[in-house]
Amino acid sequence: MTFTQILPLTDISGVSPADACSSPLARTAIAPESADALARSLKALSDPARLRIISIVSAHADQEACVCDLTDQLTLSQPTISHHLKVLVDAGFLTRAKRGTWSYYSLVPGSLGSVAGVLAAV
Amino acid sequence: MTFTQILPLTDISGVSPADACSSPLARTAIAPESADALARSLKALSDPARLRIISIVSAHADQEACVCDLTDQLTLSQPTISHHLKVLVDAGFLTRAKRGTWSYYSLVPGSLGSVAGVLAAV
DNA sequence: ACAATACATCGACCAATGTCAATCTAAGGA
DNA sequence: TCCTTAGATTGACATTGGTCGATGTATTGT
Repeated sequence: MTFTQILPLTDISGVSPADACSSPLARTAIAPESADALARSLKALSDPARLRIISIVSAHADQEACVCDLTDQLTLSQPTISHHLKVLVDAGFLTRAKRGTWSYYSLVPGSLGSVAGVLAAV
Repeated sequence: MTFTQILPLTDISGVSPADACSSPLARTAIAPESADALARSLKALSDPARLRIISIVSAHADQEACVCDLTDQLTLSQPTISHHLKVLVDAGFLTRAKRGTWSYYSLVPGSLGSVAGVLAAV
């Protein structure tokens, strides 16, 4: 078997060989597209006002809050709060339900936990 | 007992009364300072390049990677990668160790999981 | 001592983001 | 019908953030 080659210990199938300074791999890294998607989700969450909005919503027994709950507790203008709500809806963390004059925002079940899970696995 | 008052069901001790449109609370929301701190951590993570850096580092068997591992895999200039590394070190997700000519970056154990845990509890 | 290499820092630039005042829209109440 | 209220949208503005070229700083090899 003169063609048999002993691979360096740092080689893992499908992973390109590393530089001299590099150490062995235990697994492959996250795919660029996955990193993009996760970054988009995290970006939607990485604002103090938006985190407080999510927290206020999920603090309600029915996981639903109206905008007045938010304007009461956040020291931000109404348009700014409305902007943050839009960001969270677009990112898939909240849903909007209009009933009469009021808008109610609900937490999308599992959306936060999903991001937390993916993050912990990065 | 003419002084006894029946509190509305929406009242929870220490929580200010809600508007007419509001629903009952199950707990209190996150404190503003905690939201600030969590937002800072998440902001450090909410970039595709930085997520990939963390992933590449933790993909190594010893949870350590040199900068050349990163410049190989990320299509970004060396100063840009250096910038992202600084952000992650400042945020407490990575530590730097210089050995000879090379800089090695390691994952701070538990830092990612901690953020994920706090996030899931928001 | 000198050249080369690895990486950090600096300065500049453009894009993205958070904020608010002003305005618009729709739903209720008089 | 008209006024009021709740909340979304628009436009402008200042700030932050990602990127790179140029430069600085150690460290290694000759």
